[in-house]
Amino acid sequence: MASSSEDDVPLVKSKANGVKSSDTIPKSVDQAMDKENPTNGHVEAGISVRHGPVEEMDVDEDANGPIMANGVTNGKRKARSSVTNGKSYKEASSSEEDDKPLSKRRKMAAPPKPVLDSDSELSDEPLIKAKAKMPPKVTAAQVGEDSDSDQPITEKLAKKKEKIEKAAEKTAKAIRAEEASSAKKKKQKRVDSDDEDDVPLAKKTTKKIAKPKKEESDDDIPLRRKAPAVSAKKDKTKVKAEAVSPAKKAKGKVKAEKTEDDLAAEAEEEEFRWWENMDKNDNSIKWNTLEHNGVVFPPEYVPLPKNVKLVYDGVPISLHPDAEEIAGFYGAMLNSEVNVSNPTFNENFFFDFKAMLDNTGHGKDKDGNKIKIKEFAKCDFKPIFEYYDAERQKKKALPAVEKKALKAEKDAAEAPYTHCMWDGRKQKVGNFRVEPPGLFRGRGEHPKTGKVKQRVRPEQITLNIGKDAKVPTPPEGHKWKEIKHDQTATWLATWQENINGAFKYVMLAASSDIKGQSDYQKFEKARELKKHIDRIRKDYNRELQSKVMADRQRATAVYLIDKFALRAGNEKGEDEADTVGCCSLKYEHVTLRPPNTVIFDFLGKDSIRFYDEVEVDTQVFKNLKIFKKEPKGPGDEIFDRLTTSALNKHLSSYMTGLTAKVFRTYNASWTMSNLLKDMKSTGTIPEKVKDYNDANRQVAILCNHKRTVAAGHAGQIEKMQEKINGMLYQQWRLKQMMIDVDSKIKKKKGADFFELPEDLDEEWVKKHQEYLVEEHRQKIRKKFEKENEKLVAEGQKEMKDKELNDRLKDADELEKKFKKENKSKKVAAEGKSPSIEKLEASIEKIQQRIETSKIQLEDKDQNKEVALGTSKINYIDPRLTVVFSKKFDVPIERFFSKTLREKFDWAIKSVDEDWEF
DNA sequence: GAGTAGACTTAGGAATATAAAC
DNA sequence: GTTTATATTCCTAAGTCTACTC
Repeated sequence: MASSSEDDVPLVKSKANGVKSSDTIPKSVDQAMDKENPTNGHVEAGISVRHGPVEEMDVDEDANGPIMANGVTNGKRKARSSVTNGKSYKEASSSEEDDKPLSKRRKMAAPPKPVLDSDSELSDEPLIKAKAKMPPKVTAAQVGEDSDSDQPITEKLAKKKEKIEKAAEKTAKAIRAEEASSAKKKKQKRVDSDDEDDVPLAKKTTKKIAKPKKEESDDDIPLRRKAPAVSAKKDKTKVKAEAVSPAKKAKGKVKAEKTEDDLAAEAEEEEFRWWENMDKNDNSIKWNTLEHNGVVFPPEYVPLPKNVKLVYDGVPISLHPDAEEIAGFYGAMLNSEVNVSNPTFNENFFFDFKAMLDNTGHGKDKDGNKIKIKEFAKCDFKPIFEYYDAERQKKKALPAVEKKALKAEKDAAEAPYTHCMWDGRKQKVGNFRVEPPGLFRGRGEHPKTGKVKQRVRPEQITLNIGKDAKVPTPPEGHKWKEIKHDQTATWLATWQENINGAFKYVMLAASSDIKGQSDYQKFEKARELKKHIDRIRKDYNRELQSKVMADRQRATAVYLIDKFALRAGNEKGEDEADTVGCCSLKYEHVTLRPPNTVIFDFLGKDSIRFYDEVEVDTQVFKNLKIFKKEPKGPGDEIFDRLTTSALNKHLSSYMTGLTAKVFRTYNASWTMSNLLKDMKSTGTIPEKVKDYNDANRQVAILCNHKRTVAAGHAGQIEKMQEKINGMLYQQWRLKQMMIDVDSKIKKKKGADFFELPEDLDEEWVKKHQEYLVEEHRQKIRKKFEKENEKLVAEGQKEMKDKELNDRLKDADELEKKFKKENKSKKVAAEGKSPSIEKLEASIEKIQQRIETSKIQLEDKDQNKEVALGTSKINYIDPRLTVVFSKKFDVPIERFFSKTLREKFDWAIKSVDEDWEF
């Protein structure tokens, strides 16, 4: 990265080709910042937006691709693997310069700006030296770093890999052999759930680290001590044998008269409880035997009926089926405002559509005359939309029986693909369907949104399957791209999509053992962080004052990640939406308001806005000021001397596997843990659920999990409020009736008790009464009609209108009653032999309903733009929820849906109410 | 050391199923 | 029974991070 020589040619490109900070921070700068008022990049005078160096960048325009709106080129930004179908997309072909080393790419004409005072004693210290001060690393990632060898790392790793693979295969064979010979014995042993039997085969034969059964006690052993990463890596032969022939465990216990489903469910029930014997380190071999049936392809394109056509310039056009299919993609989503009103979406779609038209000879009118489609604006997709919409409606309107039959048919066709056999255990596959072709719906301002996502053919799909398993037959006339037997991978199939070159994978469902294990490890890692967090915080607090710029930036970034749960913020490519995380924050995303308030305003993952005004440590405030210091301006990165790799490398020196992401899990779970711990949830189940959701919401807010407010939300809230008001009125009337029963009650209870509730006034009452009367009338009418229908159906005479009018008198009576009440300010007691006790009981009943409704309303409103699901599914240790459920006696079903209960089966079965995060 | 391919997790919104209200 | 609201599941884009390559 940085070197002292770079300082000689200042303002060389940093990781995002922006302005780069100097290596070190002299005292004078620190002191100056102490005196100065902190700068606000957006508004404060004196900070000009464009400085010399930034202007210099204009030079880059031809050489390094387009200059972004903020004046910064993105020449070096990361892009996903390139795709070789450059035909349709108008990508400015990435510059040849990209291949050149940074130093050669461009030279800044401007002389080095004296950003800092003449360098302090540290100024010339090469970064690499500064880095040497970092704590030693012991992660698996650094396996090849034995400095004592001259052998290239890659070579070493390749050899190691070869060795490991051989050993793994040998072990796998041994296991298979042993499995076969000892299957019977094992079955018997399983029944007795012998501890020893749960020990993975491989572990029995290799040197095993003694491990207590419960993971809680296990926690006390630091991961590193348990099995150093290096040896863990070397020891790939210690196959994950928890997974070895576990299905056998389920057998031998079944009771007689059970249905097949029961048996299957029970077999599933008796799964091996992998979480009781989890090797937290060994991630190398994921399976020994793997059988599956491949993937389900989407149906081939069915051309539109002859009468449904794209209309171009007022003329219905016949298209080649390939072009028509693309027109159909667009036509079918005309109701998707977000997309079809996005110019980029339309532009990209039309570019690809036209390319296909060029290939297929455009269209023909009814007389067979060729029509060239040139302008998007002249295309009318409405007939196509209407056709597809009608199809949708038709499908929706199908009788329930037919719907069911169709579903059953589909389920039957897909049945072979829904599960696989993973080390002999039946496991659910997640996304066994190949993604259908369509238009790419990139989020936010994705430059490729709207492009055509092509149909995936078997020739593009690589399968991963056991060596001994039967390879699924590809669709007729096709073949698979490749068959792999990669035991270190968990995917069953993979292909590369044509838009971004992203790899797509078919993997197991969240409820599978392998995903469960991974989830478990994730939360255990977060719990492990508890033991290191104090030291980490102490260190970064100290390093906030480091003279070495890189270190100070790193410390500041860790502070932000730890405190505000920011994402790491990898570099992004120019072909992606411009979103950021911590390390990629830019000048304009952070505003400083003295004395120590920081305003974050940026688009994060999925282009979701992150806006927060927070108070920070004064040193952090000062640092951010320094990192934003001239000549930096909009477009420049704040942490220009920091990359996520460097950050994670540093973090991993504290704890194996510690990365920025772990902080989010840790902080989310830790927050939830504390909230639940302090909670004295009493009352009804809905109240307890609300308490839980409140805590969940706080975590979701911490993680900035948002959703768009549903259309009609305001109306729904209003409706709920009206309902509550109605109940309040009803309650008030009952109170008035108490006075009617016992006039002394007013004195006894105090006048306040009988006041009209605050939210209601006379005007509202009148309107509500009108509503009630009208409602009553409607009810009478409906009942009358229904009864008449019944009479007709029974062959009897209909009742006459007179009967209806007689019945409607009841509503008139109600109207009169209300009027009288309004006039006399008195409410006569209703019902048979009314008493104070009876009325009080009714009031109390309504009170409870009011409370419940109020809770629901509050819950709904507070949740309107917060998505609770993401944190519940990914960040909050599910065991915390289980503890809450047990401690407060709320069924777990109230928190976890069926799929979540399957996903978190390990959590539900592994803790009691004393468990702590 | 930088760049990136590849594998995996995280994420919001659409589609669908279910429950509640009418 | 039908409509509407809510919950759940599905879908796949968009992140993170490791390991490999140059």
